[in-house]
Amino acid sequence: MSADAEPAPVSAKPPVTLREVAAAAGVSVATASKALNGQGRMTAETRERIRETARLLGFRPNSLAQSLLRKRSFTVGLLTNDTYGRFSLPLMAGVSDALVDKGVSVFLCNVEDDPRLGQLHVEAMLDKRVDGIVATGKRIDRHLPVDLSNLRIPVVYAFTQPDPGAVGLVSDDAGGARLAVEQFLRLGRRRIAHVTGPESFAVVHTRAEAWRDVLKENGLPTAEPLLGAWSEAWGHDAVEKLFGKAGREGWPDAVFCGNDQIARGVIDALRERGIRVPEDVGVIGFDNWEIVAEATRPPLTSVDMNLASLGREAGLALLSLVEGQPAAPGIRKLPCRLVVRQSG
Amino acid sequence: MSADAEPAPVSAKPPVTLREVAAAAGVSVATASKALNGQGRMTAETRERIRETARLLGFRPNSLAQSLLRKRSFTVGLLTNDTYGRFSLPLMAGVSDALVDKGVSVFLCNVEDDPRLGQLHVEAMLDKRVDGIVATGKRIDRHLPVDLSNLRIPVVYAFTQPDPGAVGLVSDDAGGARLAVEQFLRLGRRRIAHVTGPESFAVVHTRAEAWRDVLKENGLPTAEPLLGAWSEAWGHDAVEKLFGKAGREGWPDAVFCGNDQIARGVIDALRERGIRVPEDVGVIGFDNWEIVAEATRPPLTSVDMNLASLGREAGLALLSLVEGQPAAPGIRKLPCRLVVRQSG
DNA sequence: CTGAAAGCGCTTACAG
DNA sequence: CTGAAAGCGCTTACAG
Repeated sequence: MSADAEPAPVSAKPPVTLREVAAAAGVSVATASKALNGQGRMTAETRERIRETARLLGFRPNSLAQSLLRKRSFTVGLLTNDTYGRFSLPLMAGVSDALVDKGVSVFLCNVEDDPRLGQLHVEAMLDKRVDGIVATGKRIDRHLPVDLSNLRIPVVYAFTQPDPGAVGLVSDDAGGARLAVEQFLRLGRRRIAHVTGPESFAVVHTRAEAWRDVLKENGLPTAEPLLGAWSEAWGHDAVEKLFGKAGREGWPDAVFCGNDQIARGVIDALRERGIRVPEDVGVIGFDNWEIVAEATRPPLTSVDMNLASLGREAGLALLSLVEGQPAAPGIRKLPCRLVVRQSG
Repeated sequence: MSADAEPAPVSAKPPVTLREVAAAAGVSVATASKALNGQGRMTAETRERIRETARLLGFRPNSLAQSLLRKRSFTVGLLTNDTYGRFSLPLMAGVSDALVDKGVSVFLCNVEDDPRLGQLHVEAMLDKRVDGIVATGKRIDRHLPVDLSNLRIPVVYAFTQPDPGAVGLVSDDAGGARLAVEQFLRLGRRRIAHVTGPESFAVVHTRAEAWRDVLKENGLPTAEPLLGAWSEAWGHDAVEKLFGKAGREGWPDAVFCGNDQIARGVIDALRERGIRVPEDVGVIGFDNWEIVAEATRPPLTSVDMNLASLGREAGLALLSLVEGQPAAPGIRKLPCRLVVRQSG
């Protein structure tokens, strides 16, 4: 054991450098570098001795210096405008989880809907020489308030509107809607209504179309979807519309809802009318927002967009772009899954 | 305009270096550096010419190179184990927002409750030479699954259990509870019950104690708080206990709930019993989880822990530690605020 | 098998 | 007023 060896990294001391390791092992920095990186040729003993010395000294290479040489920082930027929403959380966790094992760290960039913030963050990322950027949002039909189309680094879009020619990942909303409607059919439901969000959302149309397609394919009568707000209150109002006037025979026997909040409102309103879920009417939501789905009485069956997987895929897609693998541009749709609880 | 000047940063081209700026401006790199940093002495024209050249070339200094010299990376790590929860979101946004304007970027580190992940992320942060770390969690009486007590960089704890001798920021839960109870008193309520979470949470005791203190201070009768789960279902059960047996005179005229989900359950259960909120009974929640509070019928009055401010303060506290300002160790409590809606 | 040299992109004393 | 030199901590041809 060399006299230079420190017991353990002590607070406030600067980190151990390669130079110190080399000195302690009695070799040059070049040799030390090669020993630790498994490069070059040297006796097994030399290599082992250097490694042991490094271990003893608690040496960890300065990533900043490595990045400067390697032209890669092993960092990526994660842009989002959904810092108070619930969609970005699993998405961000997915991105981070996919990358941490590859030694890649993720910068969190909250851009809200503010172009100034967007600009600020993008410049910070570029200055810090991130290897790439994942752009994330709270809806797939809106752009972030930044232009990422002419950066010199790869960009992957996840759950937000991609630039033309870019790589984008979104959930397969049509597929998710099919899962819900087909579950109803399997349960013998035949008059399946659809209560969903505002017209201005692309997913409202995608899901409604899939709902109608499945009904048609099965020779069932279709109707207009009921559009409104993404809220419990709209769920209540929709029940009034659907179950208010007609005789019992005219009622739907199932309601496919555009999100879990609407579904929650629908279920509460049905209960207040003495209509039983799922005995009289089945209800399925969208988003699988667990804390809501599980508190609903009865617990809510819901379509899950697999956002954590989406994030993970986005992270991996970015990584392969960074590593120079060509990726087919365009939007890739990832499957949803149905989480069956008790409401439908 | 020099012949070397490029129109705009084009994709795939490597970034412009200081060397290129210097060449284009006909000076040495040293002079160029000083011109851009406002250092050294030179004619105003020289400085201006260099700056103009840099602007034209779209020069942005390589932050990695700067960090290597300055011994500061202008990055910090943000550890959290609450990636699927709702507490960390405003907290993280607050940290990020406070720092982006100072040129400091934030690494997102999702450690779940997994020591391996914790270790992995802390090592990545250290390797990347972050200037400091903010540790964040989902409850203030639990440690993250990592030991941050002997790092050579400053650490600030926000909404998670700090190490002894460290700087920690938490919400003032006792103060928050007082706000709720005092609001009830102001409204003339006198029999104020408390329905809250499980015994294992420190905040359950803190809030219950404050609730009881305010009652005592006002000469009102106190009782035992009702402990249960942090769920709507427990809210329902608690209403059964409070309003089930006794005659109307024995009923509380107000219920202070430990979180918004419990409050939601309480309000729903009261409605189902035909007890009016707020006419017959006032209800106040905790957390001000807007999407729940606003959907409750009537909309829920709730205590807000100001988590975004907490995050902001944590970011700023870390920054001053990084800059060498001494900070008093110990736990700093930040005030809550009451958001009055209609339930109490 | 090992080391001296050059260099990543920048900054900062120090000369002139 | 401006530039040459040294250096941050590392890696990678290139000699020997």
